[in-house]
Amino acid sequence: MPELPEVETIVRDLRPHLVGRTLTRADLIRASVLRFADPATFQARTEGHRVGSVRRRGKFIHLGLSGGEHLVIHLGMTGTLTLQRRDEPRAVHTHLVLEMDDRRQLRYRDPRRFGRILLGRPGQLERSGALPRLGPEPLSPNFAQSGFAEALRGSGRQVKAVLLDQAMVAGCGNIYADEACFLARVRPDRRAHTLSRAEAGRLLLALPVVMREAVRLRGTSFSDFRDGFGAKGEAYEALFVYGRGGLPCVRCGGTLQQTRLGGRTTVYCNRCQS
DNA sequence: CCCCTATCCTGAGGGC
DNA sequence: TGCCCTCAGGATAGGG
Repeated sequence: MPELPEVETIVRDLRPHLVGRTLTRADLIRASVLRFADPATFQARTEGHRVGSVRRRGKFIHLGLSGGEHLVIHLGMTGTLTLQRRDEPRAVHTHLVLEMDDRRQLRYRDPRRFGRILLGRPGQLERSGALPRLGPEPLSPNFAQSGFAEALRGSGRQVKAVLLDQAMVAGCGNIYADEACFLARVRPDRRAHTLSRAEAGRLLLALPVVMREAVRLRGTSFSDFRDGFGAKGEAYEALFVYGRGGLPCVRCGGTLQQTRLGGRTTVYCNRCQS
């Protein structure tokens, strides 16, 4: 499941290969992945346009096109966006192929189709609700001053629910929510308003730490995630808790607890996390 | 406001 | 070898 570090890895991979290139062909194989636009309009507004920027906001990938519109991609659970040669065989569940003027192709594949593609001007996409309101970016240098810790302490919800709320903090998903809670030594089922200033401060610091480390390792690939070139990331082996329910805690050696919180698998150490 | 559940969807893995 | 079941969970919608 691509979260912030995985999407960031893809964006960094693709950026040098895409910026400055012109899209010569847009082949929308499965039109249903496109939201708020029809295929003909999509083709007309992408073909012949130049890619000016490749950026990430939360878990969204923005390709800034000449003319001012953004091609916005959310990878959902199983989405991949990879650069491939034109002659490479096309994998099943490939929904969009963008061919560039160097004859290479950017291919969007998503077996479970939880992902989506949008096209429009950024302001208009936000106003229409096509793009949700997103909270501060954990990788931003201003994150510590974003007010996240105060907003966290003002919520009556469980800490994990707050971390997964994209309007509270952008880009956090199930894996890094658990990792941040472990690093901050906070139980994910704590009510956020019961957190001390110190605990909220530790979570504020933990989010960028776990995410920067995952970016350094090029993302977590326990199942579907692939980088911009189709390769796996190395972060799964470095995770503290996610996927390790029943195994020993790396800090105290106690058995990690696995439960369900808000419908999500949640792993924590009941000795280290209070 | 918040919680819970269902929905979308495919593939992997377990039990028999 | 095949069939059925469960599970994985990002986002969203609807009910309580």
